[in-house]
Amino acid sequence: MTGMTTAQGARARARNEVTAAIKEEARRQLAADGAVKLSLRAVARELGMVSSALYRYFPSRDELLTALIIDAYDALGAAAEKAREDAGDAPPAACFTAVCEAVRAWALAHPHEYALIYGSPVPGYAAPETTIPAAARTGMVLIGIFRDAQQGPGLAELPLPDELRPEAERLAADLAPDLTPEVAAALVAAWAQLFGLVSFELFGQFNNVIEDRERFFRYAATGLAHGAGLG
Amino acid sequence: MTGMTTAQGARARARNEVTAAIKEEARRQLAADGAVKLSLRAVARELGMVSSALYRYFPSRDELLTALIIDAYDALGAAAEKAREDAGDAPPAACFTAVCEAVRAWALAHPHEYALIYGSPVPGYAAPETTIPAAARTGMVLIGIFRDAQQGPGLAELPLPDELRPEAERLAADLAPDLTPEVAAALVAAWAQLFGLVSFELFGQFNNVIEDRERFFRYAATGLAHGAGLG
DNA sequence: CCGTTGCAAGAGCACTGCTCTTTTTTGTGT
DNA sequence: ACACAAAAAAGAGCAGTGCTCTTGCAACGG
Repeated sequence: MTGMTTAQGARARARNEVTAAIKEEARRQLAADGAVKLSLRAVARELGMVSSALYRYFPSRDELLTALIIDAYDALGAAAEKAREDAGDAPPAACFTAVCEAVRAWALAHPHEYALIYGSPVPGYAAPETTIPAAARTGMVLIGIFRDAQQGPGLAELPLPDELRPEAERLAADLAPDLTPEVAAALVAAWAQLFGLVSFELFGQFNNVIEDRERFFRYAATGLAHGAGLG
Repeated sequence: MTGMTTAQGARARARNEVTAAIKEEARRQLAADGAVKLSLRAVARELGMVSSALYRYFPSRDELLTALIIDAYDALGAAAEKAREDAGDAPPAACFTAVCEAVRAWALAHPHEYALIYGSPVPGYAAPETTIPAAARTGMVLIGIFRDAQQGPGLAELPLPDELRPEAERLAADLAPDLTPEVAAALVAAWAQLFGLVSFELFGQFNNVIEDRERFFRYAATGLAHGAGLG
């Protein structure tokens, strides 16, 4: 308990470096071949260590995947945040579509990472609590846009069926207390629908259907914004 | 080349029975543990045969999965068609939401089958042409609803940006020549967004966000219908 | 300077998909 | 009825997987 900080620091530094190298190589393999093909043994092989040594750093393949999931959520969140910043104080609808485009662009650039977080979850694998904050980042960006819109004049009246009011109120309270229930509900719906558009494009459902994906997405995102009361 | 039809018939019957049994057991395992855990050896074991014998019926695991994919598309398509029929000549918006609910219900009842067709595709696996007709069934139901709506008075004017007009015209020509480009574009967008809603619920993105999934979905589906010009 | 602790390595288990070879069954044409 | 070719099943085997357990080694700390 005395001066062991440097000692621990030495060990810990090495440990962190190896951990980072493992994650890096794993991400490389993920990007190349997808999550199902990610193999601990292959990662170890590439790093010149034996497979069992890897278990000192990640207790299981799932834990390694979890680390990659968090990174992916963070990367997507960062991309969304950057798009929001770049949009500055443009009209809310423009901010919204800008963030949508950023999400799509990130997904197209990192298809396997996208599939890891928004594709079918691995059965028997429940995303641990640790992923929640990273996963929330993108949603937070959208919430911010609607928060701003609510203050300005750019937000249309939104219908909210009586039967959904309690849920929408709970939702608003949980998500962002300064949003009206109407806005909160519309926001969540738009959020899910946005990822429907991206997933369909990425997972091949638009093959032989949509040619001009770029323009179609812009059109659909605009519709999304409109449906959620923006613009 | 003479009367070998009966001979082939006898062999073929046995063959079909075994093929069906394999698919049945595979579907059982798929429903139980998901696609990644589906194992040829386990299927063979359960059927009391040795694993290599299975390759006489399905040349690879992927081919078996393809068969299950087609079945899943067909089952979902059938569910959608049934919902459409049950809705009869209700207003288009009601028909639309009814089909949406049917899609969601089927997905909730068959999560792994849903994940197989609308989740992340297995990398390196390209859905062969054979899946296309089955995959189109659900889309056809939606197209039918909009076709009907276009004849009645229940279809609102839809905006279509100039830049998307060529694509929308091509889309309408490919998909359903009797739909206007405006309707075709809106339809495809709604289609993708519908599956975004279902996937988010099924893949756990609504955990800790939406409680009352039932009502929220109804609300969102209504919004989808409205956004596509219905009601 | 010696002991604890952290790490690496090796061997091994129970699996997987898939291939190749050998044996058995089976439906039939003569 | 029987011999024969085609189809099916079985077996062995290869290369790979996640994961565990034991053993050796090296570095750090009192």
